[in-house]
Amino acid sequence: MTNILKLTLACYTRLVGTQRAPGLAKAKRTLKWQRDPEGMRLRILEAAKQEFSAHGLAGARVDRIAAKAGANKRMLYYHVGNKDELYLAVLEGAYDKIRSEERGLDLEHLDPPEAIRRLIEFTWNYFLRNPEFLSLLQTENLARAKHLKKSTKVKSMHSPFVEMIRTVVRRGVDSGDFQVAVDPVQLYISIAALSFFYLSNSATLSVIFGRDLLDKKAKEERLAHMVGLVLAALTGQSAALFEIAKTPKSRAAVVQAV
Amino acid sequence: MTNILKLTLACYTRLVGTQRAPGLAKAKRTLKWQRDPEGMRLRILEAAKQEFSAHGLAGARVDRIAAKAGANKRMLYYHVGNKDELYLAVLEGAYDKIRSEERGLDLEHLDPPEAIRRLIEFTWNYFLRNPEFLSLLQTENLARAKHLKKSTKVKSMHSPFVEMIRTVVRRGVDSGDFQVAVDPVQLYISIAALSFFYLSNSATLSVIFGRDLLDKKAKEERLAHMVGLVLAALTGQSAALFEIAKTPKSRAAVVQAV
DNA sequence: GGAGAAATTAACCCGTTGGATAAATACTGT
DNA sequence: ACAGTATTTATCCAACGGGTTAATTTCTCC
Repeated sequence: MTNILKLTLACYTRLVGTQRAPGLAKAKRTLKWQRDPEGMRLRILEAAKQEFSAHGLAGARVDRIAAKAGANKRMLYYHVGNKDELYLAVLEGAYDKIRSEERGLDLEHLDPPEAIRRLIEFTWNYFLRNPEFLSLLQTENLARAKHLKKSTKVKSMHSPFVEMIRTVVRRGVDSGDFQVAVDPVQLYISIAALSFFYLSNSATLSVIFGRDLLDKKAKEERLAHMVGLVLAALTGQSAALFEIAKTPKSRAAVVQAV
Repeated sequence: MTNILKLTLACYTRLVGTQRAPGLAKAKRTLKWQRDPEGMRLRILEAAKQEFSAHGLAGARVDRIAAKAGANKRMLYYHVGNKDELYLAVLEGAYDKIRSEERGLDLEHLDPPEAIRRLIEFTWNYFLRNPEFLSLLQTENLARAKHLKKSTKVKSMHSPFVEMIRTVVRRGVDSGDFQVAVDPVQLYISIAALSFFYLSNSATLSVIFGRDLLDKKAKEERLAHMVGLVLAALTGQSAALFEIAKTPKSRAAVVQAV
């Protein structure tokens, strides 16, 4: 079929040095390939991430991963393992990455409402920048977390956000900024939910609503809405808080005449 | 492999009348099978719904669908079509069902806060009662709504909720119950998001948090949290509204000391 | 009661796919 | 320079899986 053709075209072409040690008088013969175990492993995992997020676990094709990685299929098994192990490695990498970025977020020195805003913005932007993460989570949940349960590594990678939220909420209640001491786990899930669902389901929602939920304006409106909703709930200053949406444009969209 | 065995075991056994027209003097020979085109079609679609929601599009197996339906594989193609057409039929059926139930929800005669609460409770309970719907949406979104885009049927099935919300919000602002005239599409998406994400991602979240998010208590807390969050945002009565959570138990959980 | 259509069964086809085996090539230390 | 090991390529294959073909059985209408 045309499959072989596609694979060849999509194939990452590894450039191999044509001459080795060009300084030598006797020109060495052309190398057919080079060793690069670390690079190979990284390229395999990156290709696998793309493949699994684009097609899910069952839909992913081992041959395509190999082709995208510019490798021979045998290399996947040599460097990582079989399809399932490859998938789990990708999943663990994805969690590792987000946890690491989460830890970089410093909310301590911000006043509570601003801290919550930052939290929402980070979540939103991270999901926007890493759509494969959303897909991988969806895939894993369709599998009822069968693979994740086997990963002691992921189980030990706790998100720092729950504790961050707990602290911020406590501070907010103390300072009088917040009216209610919400459960940090619930709030964490809700903040994730507002962004996650919008983005992960944007394809079907766009069809249903007959408009593109991912264009610039729509995304601005969404972010403003989410920030307004959560902060209004916490502070009780609904009208005022929906107003502080960053841009006049998005503010107008959120606080529109109904 | 053991596959054949599994299929046989899982197979829906269609009971066939052993005797036809038992009143006749001459006992007719035993029927090997009976005709039942409508029933067959329904059983096929039901089996397909289970299979697609359990395994996704690529992971679904045509043979398993046939076995579950108590049918021959050939029947799928005879009554519905190939795998893709089968999948689309299931998807359309799922949308048809939720739209129909949505239309049954009457919010006109309720005061605005109560109407919003009902809306959230309906969404939450519908997702709880129809987990396959969540899975199907996830699957379709992983496919970037490729199939849904081809369905004129679904495109024309608008949810009545957006207009319901628009009316309710308008009434709420007029009556002074609500402080802010939120975009009904955004609110619709947010309400769906809060339930959808929690349930569709409960598997991975349960692993991450190390506890079962689907047990009775957790579900009560979640519902109370969602209602509190949305109503607090709309009314600005944060503390008061988080308090009106139905049960004392769940209320205590939501408005807990941090 | 029987002919023709509708519904169902049974068996087969063939490209795909995950995985395995074996051979070749590139490095590394001595 | 060369032996030994690590890395990569080149083939192969048995099972699977969607889809098809052809034969069988039931039902309906005259």
